[in-house]
Amino acid sequence: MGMNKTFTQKVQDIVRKIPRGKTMTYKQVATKAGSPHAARAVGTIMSHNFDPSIPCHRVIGSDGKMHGYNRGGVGAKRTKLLEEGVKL
DNA sequence: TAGTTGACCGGAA
DNA sequence: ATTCCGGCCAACT
Repeated sequence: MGMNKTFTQKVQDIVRKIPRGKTMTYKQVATKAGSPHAARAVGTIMSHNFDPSIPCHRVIGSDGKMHGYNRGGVGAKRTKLLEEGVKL
């Protein structure tokens, strides 16, 4: 009865659970999804996400910087995080 | 099926 | 502090 989830599905589930006011790096998400070396792939998946229930704006680079946001650009992403009380 | 691209990352220059 | 490079993986052509 293995609920075989694809890497993409796992990533989406993980990001969906990131609480307001908190962030995760692409690397952390990849590791939690079972592929520690797939940070880049996580970025690819996030870039394709347009589902509002998946807070992809809470996923940032491991250097603490932001790379992109398909819904308003990095400017909007930064604003959203500040609004949630995230320290940048 | 094979080759290219990109919202990554860590180390090196 | 910034730029560059190789490696990794999913999506796309």
